[in-house]
Amino acid sequence: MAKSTFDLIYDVVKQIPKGNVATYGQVASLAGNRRWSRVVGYALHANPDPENIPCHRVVNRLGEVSAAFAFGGENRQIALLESEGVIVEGNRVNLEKYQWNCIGNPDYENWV
DNA sequence: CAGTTGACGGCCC
DNA sequence: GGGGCCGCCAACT
Repeated sequence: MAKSTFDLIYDVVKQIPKGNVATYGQVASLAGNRRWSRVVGYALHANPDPENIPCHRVVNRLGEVSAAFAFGGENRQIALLESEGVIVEGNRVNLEKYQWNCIGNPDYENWV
């Protein structure tokens, strides 16, 4: 089917473990190119499978949730994150503690 | 049909 | 060290 860039991004996002979050740059990097950050944002915007694509687990580089979220309300995303064990401060999460253990972490080997 | 923007990030100067 | 420009894909106008 369609080996589109979106497909790669979705694959990465779907791999985000519960209780953890990933950044656009991280997903873009894992998808193949770090400059796809924009594509990542749009890919989540399309979100053809919200059930398998937890876009709420994807935050920007600052760890803040997108203000333009439209899945029933921005609070909806925060509620989902907290429900998974991620503490959200205002509209921001502790990237140092909840960012996906991928880059800068030896545990990454356990993921690849 | 064509052009531009869009949930952003990284790299360059 | 700081600021600015560029990069990709798809959808919307």
